[in-house]
Amino acid sequence: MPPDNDRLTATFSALADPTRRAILARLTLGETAVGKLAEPFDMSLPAISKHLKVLERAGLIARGHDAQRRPCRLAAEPLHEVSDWVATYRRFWEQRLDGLEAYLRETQATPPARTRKKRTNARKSR
Amino acid sequence: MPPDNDRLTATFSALADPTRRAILARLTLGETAVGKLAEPFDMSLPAISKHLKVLERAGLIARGHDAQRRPCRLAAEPLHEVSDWVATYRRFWEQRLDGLEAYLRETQATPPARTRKKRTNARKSR
DNA sequence: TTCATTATTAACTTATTGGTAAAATAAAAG
DNA sequence: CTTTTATTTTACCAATAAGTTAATAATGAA
Repeated sequence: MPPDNDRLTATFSALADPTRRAILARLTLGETAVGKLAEPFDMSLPAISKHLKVLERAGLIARGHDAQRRPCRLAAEPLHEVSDWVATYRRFWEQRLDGLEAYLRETQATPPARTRKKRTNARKSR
Repeated sequence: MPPDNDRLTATFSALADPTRRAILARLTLGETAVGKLAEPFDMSLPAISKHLKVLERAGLIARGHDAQRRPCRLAAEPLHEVSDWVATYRRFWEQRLDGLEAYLRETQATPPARTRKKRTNARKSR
């Protein structure tokens, strides 16, 4: 059972938003309070608070307590899982398309239709 | 300009679904027609068709033509970008929590409150 | 031409997401 | 106690996502 499907889903979902990725990037500079995290964004505090909740539920951040502040810090373990998952595809992007297969792929992303027939119906415009 | 924000967003969104990840996994075995791809899933053809469109728009698959079949194949380049993105966080999960900082983190996920004050209000249960 | 196969599009439903403004809560400070 | 600061919760809305069934399209075969 690799990483756990639901965990991966939660992680990818959390990462599928530029605001949340920017928050993670910011947290690489160190623990940061919500207000500070919010500053760079043209967005209300509650919106940021929601994003933080998503990140927290994905295990990508953890939060502390400091008076009325709730400092966030990066929790990178789920990214480790992403790294492992994506690594299983490495050979598919490293594979420097070479040989006949590469030739075929490059010259005919769509093969020129083996035995292409007449095409009786004109295609409707879309 | 790292990878491109929108591209990363599209990629992570596409990956944030277990059906789509399973489709990608299947495609590591080779080019496959839509019907074949659909078989393992308890889901209608149109649903799979939609998933494929999401993957295609994210650049994670490419499609050919073979008679009435539309064979799909893996296109891993966006995963390369994911790999690069996630690699920038590697030190945060490799950082084998050691020394005082690690001690603090492990024994007190929440620091015992520097100058913790009385705590006048009992916290409501949730 | 007609039929069978393969896949997509259309129309619709329901759930989730991302945002808002306003109210509530928590803790510190006056 | 009252006020200020920091953050979350609630209630709401619009847009998107994921699924369905029914209809349409494209191709090959009879």
